[in-house]
This record gives sequence, structure tokens and C-alpha cells, in this order.
Amino acid sequence: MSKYNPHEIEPKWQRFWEERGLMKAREEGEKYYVLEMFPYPSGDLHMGHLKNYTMGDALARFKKQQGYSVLHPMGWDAFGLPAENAALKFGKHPAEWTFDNISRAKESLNLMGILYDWDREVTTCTPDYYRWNQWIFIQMYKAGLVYRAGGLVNWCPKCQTVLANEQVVEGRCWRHEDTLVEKKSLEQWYLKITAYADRLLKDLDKLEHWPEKVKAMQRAWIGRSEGATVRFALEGREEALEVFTTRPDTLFGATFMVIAPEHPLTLEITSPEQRAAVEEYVRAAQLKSEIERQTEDREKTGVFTGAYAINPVNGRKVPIWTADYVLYGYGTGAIMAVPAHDQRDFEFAKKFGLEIVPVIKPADADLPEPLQAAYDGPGVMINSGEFDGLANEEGKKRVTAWLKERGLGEATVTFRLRDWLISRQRYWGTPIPMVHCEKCGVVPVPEDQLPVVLPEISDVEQIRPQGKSPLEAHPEFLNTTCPKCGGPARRDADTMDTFFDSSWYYLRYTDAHNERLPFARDKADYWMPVDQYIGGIEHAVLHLLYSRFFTKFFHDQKMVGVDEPFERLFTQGMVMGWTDYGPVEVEGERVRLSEEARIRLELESAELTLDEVKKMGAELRPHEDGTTHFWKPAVMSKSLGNGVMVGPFVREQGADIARVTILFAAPPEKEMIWTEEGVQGAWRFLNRVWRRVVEDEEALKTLSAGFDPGALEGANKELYRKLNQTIKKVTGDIEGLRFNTAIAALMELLNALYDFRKGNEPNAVYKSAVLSYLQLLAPFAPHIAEELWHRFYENSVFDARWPDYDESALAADTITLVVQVNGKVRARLEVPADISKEEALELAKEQENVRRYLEGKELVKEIYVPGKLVNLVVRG
RNA sequence: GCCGGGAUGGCGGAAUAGGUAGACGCAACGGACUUAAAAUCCGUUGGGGGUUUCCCCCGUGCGGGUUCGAGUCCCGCUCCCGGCACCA
Repeated sequence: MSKYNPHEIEPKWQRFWEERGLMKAREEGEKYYVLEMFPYPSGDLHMGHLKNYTMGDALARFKKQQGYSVLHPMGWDAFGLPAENAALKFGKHPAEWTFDNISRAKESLNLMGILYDWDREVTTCTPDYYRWNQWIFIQMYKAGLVYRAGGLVNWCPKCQTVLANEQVVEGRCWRHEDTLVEKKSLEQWYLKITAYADRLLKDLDKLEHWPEKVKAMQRAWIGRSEGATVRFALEGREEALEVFTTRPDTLFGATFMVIAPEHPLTLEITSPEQRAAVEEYVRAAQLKSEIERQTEDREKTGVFTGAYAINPVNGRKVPIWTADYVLYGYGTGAIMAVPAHDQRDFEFAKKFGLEIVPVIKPADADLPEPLQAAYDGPGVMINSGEFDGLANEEGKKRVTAWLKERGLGEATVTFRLRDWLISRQRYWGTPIPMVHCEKCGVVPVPEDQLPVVLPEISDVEQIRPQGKSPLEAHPEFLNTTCPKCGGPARRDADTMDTFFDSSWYYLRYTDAHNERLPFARDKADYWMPVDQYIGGIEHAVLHLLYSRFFTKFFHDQKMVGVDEPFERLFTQGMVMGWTDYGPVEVEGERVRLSEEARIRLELESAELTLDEVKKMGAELRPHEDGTTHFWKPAVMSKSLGNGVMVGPFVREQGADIARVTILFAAPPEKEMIWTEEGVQGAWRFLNRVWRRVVEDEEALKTLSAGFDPGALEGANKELYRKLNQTIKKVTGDIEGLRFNTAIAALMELLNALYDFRKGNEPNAVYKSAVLSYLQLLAPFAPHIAEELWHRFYENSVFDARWPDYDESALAADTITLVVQVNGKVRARLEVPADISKEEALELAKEQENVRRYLEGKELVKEIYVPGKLVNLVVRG
């Protein structure tokens, strides 16, 4: 009998699928669009890279088997910093490095048997893709969604470029965790994503099949607040100071105001006596990074400006302070401070001895005197003139209306979301298709002149970032003529944020070779929305928010019918690998790590107890050289060197084994730890499949698979039932991406096939079960399934229609009836499935062990759950 | 602090309309086969106890509750993971 040998069969079937164009999208019938977030091309892949592609491939194959018109495309998010950095490091042009990585990554994907429609491959760094970035940019410009503005921007000193707000994480660059983002004043291009803030927020409710976590993160990021704008007249000046507040009901308690140091009015309103102090404070604030502002133990700082404003409701003269706890970027950059009802204002007032006037008190209690902390709960208004006695929620509306009537303010909605800064001072990106003309100002490049091609710079040194765009140094690129007046002009030298590229690539797949448009509406409408999108949680706000924005823009432009791109979103867990953190000293219960390991593990102390080691999921393992090493699972990565590389693994063990290992080890949304034992389990499973089929191959070939399901009995009937239960289970599990339980069900059915063969010869029922089995296995382990399928058929297993289950075969003839007394199980008995309630109860009461519990007690209630259990409730 | 998600054997995890807790796999142990090992096959494996073909008690982070019956529902906690965080 032949042995299961993945190396023999895997390349063979990969070629077969390739030749048959198995995953070519055909655009006929009911569609299904499966998409994994396209990767940054990073060369040889490890198992961590492959988890979502394996999931997507299993789903795509399954949908194909179900007869859907499937789109499963792949592409490369190929512009960006890593290519530049690698280029500089190895002295290669970014393009060369990128295309080399693409071909190596493709090889890894092919080795795993992951099928795509490569005819629709998209590579964002090619002119035939990025010209549409430029085209879209211009359409947005025409729609008034692109603007150029000066002001403070985030600057990463490592990247030597500006960043979008979304790319600043805890005050640091998203690519450089150790690098604090600086502020610079620059004129840059922005996309007006805030114009869509309300829709981006509201439509989250439509995304039923998105993880709650992602929606919560987007809601928080968009940050909608309802409140009021209030104008405070400035003493001795014409203009007013505008503030935003969510608590107009506390307006009578506004005893001072705070204006952000960066606010243009700050220095303007400052009195001569306070000028020196304020200027000093403003300068100090500018030098502080965001992170410093946040980590200063929250101790409030600030300076009196010497200016006063008039509280519009009570005419009170209130001092204006400047303090960095007020952010220039939010609301109006100034606040009315109500220390009695806002903890931050309270702390500030306490520190600087400012007045605290309570204006809300709890309905059924009094506020403590003096206040120990701000009271921010509900209550009724006090010290508020005509509004006294109103519930504060009602007060919000009434005070706002009062302000509105007098032209002093109005209801306002404020968002935390900022417009998207998309200029980048880097080489490897899409040139911004704008021309600066001295006479005409900023002029978009006419559509028929697109693409503005990124010049090939052969000297790698010239692409090195220097704080301004490398393209500035290329006159042949820079100098052009104005499309409007024909006079001399300069091109914009910045490139686009690469998140622009990834905001619409899923639409390009629907019509990848269109030379007139980024995509034709009929193609996009056929395929969109993406039915299942799979990717990492790290894009919860960035890519997934930008893509939603783009889709809504395209929708408004009548370019596509949908206004949300991704019907179902799945965020997969990461793949971890056991990682060696080097030698440790062990003394009894104590373990001492090296300083290097302590830092890598982000531990406070290098000293651990054995108990702590266990708690953190780590292990001590003997090393070859006789020392003991500290091992712990960590996310697979190149830098940790713990990645199991696809090429070597597939060549030594096999693609199907890798696929089953990944899909079975844990629920797909959770992190999985890749282990040798897990691989062993997958190998044993597939081997058992192989042997079960091959051992019976000759016998099965001579049998027909036809039989009358209604006439089955005994073991045949049981096997048929198990098969149908498994079809139902596996079908449902794949739909829900529960691959781990689908494979568990397949293992159970395999065990049932083995059990059947212990007492029975192969027959028609068995043959039908084996063939269906191969179909059910095919999404997960396609090569072995295809190989074994071909022992019986000429055609691909993926051309055979996914099996339906026979509803009438699911129920067993006999069931295990559980008998409980007062909810505790006292007996189990085999009974016919269609047993009547009366019979079941009677039978239950006859049981020896049940009678013991009924003896001398009063039977007060009898519960019968058909097909499941009897519960007898007794008293006494 | 706020928001989201969790907590089930030695381990990964099942139980997806409140109804047999621990499917499936891993690891471990015992046995068969073998000169031996690997592979394979059979069996045992939540804890405790007993009169040991069987029976009892305990058991899904903790404390209450609803129910004939709770891993599942409700209330109150603890801890863990993730996100946000001076956002007015």
C-alpha cells in the first residue's frame, strides 16, 4: 500500500489547479468575494504571515465547492518606508527589492496551495495602479474634499516625514514605538474625512458582522460629542472667545476660562503685565511633546493671561487662563471652566485658588461643603437664576435655547476625528498630482496627463529622507509647465500616505485591467461588497476607517452602489512560536534571567519564581550545552527568529499538514501557538485519512455508491447518520469561520469510519461516506483530498458539488434519555427516539436508582424534554 | 478612569435558541506488535470517596439570585487581555 507522501502529491495538484484556472473569477451566478488584507511584500513568509491566507483559501475553496462565483484575489501594498529603508541598507532600488520580495512571497503562497485569481493581481507601486490614486485624488479635489493647509503637524524624526493622527500611537510613531512624535508647522495636503464623520459613525450600526471591538475603536476614534458653542465677550475687545461644552447646564458655574497655549488669541489677549509669564509658558508648551504633556502626573499647570471675559448668562467677569490641559486641536481650543462639575477644572481651581460655584446638586441630597471633588452626576440646577430647579438634562436644552435666542451660542456637535494629512516627505509613494504655479496657484494635473510618474532614481543615496521630499532634488521631475497658463511651474514634491493606496484596492480587483477608470461601476456592483474580509486588528482604525471613507465617497460619486465595503470582518489571532530567551540561572525556586532577556520580555525584574515562570506561560528547557534556557511563546517575527518558514516546512513536512496545524490549533480569532506536537497531530490525522481510503481503495472502486437511505439499519444507518451530522456541522462551521471545530468534526467522522470497518466490509453506504468525506476535507487539506478523490474520479474535487445533508437522517432512532431527580442525573437509559411522554416518565420511575430518590417523597412535578431528559421534582 | 472582550481538566479548547460539562486534539500513563526503536493499534486520564459490572459527593474565576434544571440568564465583585485616555 502506498504511503502518504505530501511531496509527491502536492506539487502535482498545484500544477493541476493552476492549469485548470480553478480560482479564476468567472462573473456568473451568485457571487462570493473573499478577501484577506493585502500584505506589504516582505519576502520569504513564515507561518504567522500565512494564517489569514490559509483561512481565506479554505473559505474560497468551500464557496467554490458550493457553486458560487468566487473572487479571491491577491495583491501587494508595495509602496512605503520598509522598501526604502531596505533599499538604503542593501543599496538596491526600492522597486528591485519590492519585486524580489513579491516573487518570493508568491512562492510561499503557492507552496501552501493557496489559490488566487492572479490575473487580477494588484501592485500599488506600478503606474497602472497609482495613476488611479492620482485620479481619485483629483476627483476628491473637485468634490472639495482635498485641501492644503498650514499648521502644526505630527512629525516622526525617524521616518523624516509627517504622519496622520491615526499614525500616532500614545504620542509615538506607529512604526517606531521608541520614537516620540514632534510637532512641526508645515503646509500640507489634507483629505476632508471629517465631512463623513457622522456617516462613518452612524453606519457602524449597519455592520452587524463586524467585531464589537473594532466598531468600539472606530466609535471612540470618531468621538462624537453633543453640546453647545458658547460665545463669551472679551472685556475691552471686539471679538468673542468661543468655547465648546457638553454641559451648557453648568454655564452659571463657569468661574474662569482656559485657552490652549497654541491658540492664536492667547498672546493677543494677554495683558502687558502678564506678557512675560504667558510667553514663557507658551514657549515651554511648544517644546513639550504630547507624551510629556500626558505623563506629567496630571499635575495642572497654567498662567493667568490678565484678560477677562463676560459670562453671557450672568454677566460675571471671569479671568482667562492659559493651560496645556486644554488641547488646541479639539473643540474651539478654549473652554469655559466649571470647577464644581468638572474634575480637571476642579483641580486647576484648587491649585490656583480660583472660585468654585456649585450649580447642580443631586436631586435628593446636598453637595458636601466644601466640595472634595467635582460633582459630575445628574441633578437639579441651583445658583442659576431663572433656571433654578430644572433637571440638568432639561437645563442643557433650555440654556442652549436661551443662548440661541440671543445670538450667544447654539447647539453643536463636535468630533474628535481630524482631517487626514496625506502628504509624505518620502520617495517611495504616489506623487501628488498637483502643480504649483506662481500665477495660477495650485492647479491639479489634468486627467489625460496622468499618471505623474515617479522618477526612477538610480542613485540610492538620493532617496534618503532628509526632512523634505527627495523629489525636491530632481529638477527634471519638479519643473513643469502650468496646465492652466502654460507658464513655468513646479510639481508638488511630496508623495501620498500609502494608506491612500490601500483604501480602494479591493475595488480595483473587481476590474483590475480597466484603463479608463479605476473600476467600472457594473463590475464593482457585481462583486461588492466584500463578503468576508480577513485581517489583523492593527488596522481597526487606520485602514478600515479610511476604506469606509473612500467607499462612501465613491458611492456619492455614483461610482459604486454600496456605501460600506466590507460585509463581514474577521480579525484573526496571531501565530506565536516558542522562543528561546537564552540561559537562566536556577536556584531552588528562583530563576534569574539575563538582562537582555529581561528587556526583551519587558519584565520589571530579572528575578522570577518557578511559579511566576509557569504563570506567564513560559518554560525552562535544557539546552544542548548543559545550561537551562528560558522559553516563552512570542508572536512569530523575523527579528525574534522564531518564525517557522514556509519553504523549508512545506518541503520537509507538507502544505496540508501546515494548513491543518494552523486551522485546528485554536479558534481563529484567538492567538495560536505553533508547536511540534500540533504538527504531529495534523500529520497523524491526515495519515489516518490516507490509510482509511487507500486500504479500501480497490474494494471501493468496484462498489456503487447508490443505496436507499430509508432502508438502512444498524451500523449502516449509524454511519449514514454520522455522515449527515458531519456535513451539517462542517458546512455551518466554515460559514462561521470556525475551522477548529469543523476539523474536530471531521476527526470524529474519521473515527466513525474506522469503527465501521472494524465489523463491516466496505459497502455502498461506506463508499458514499468516504467520497463525501474527501469533499468535506478539501477546503482544509486540498492536496490530499484531491489526490484521493482522483482515485475514483477524473474531475477535481472542487468541481464536485458540496454535499447536502439529509435532514431526515440526522435524528437517531434511539436516544439516551437522562433521568434527573430534582435536577440531578440519576439514570440514563436507551429509549426509542419517538418515545411518548407517558412512556418516558413511566420508564424513568421504574429505574432502580431513581426509585431510591422517590421513596417516601411527594412527586410534585414531572418535566419531559422530548429526546433529551426527564426531570422528576420531589418534596419532603 | 472609561469602553470592548474574556476566565471551563496538565495544555489548546468543545458545549452557537437554559437541558448528560469536558467533544476533538495534545501531553501523560498502562498494554499489544517488534530483537529494539519509531510508526501503528487497544485502553485509562476533572478532583475526592465508597459496599468498585455500579454508586455517592464536589466541580466551568468569586458571592448572591431566577429556574424543575445555570458554563449558558440577572445582580454584585475579582482577576486577565485589548483599546482609549486632561477630548471640555
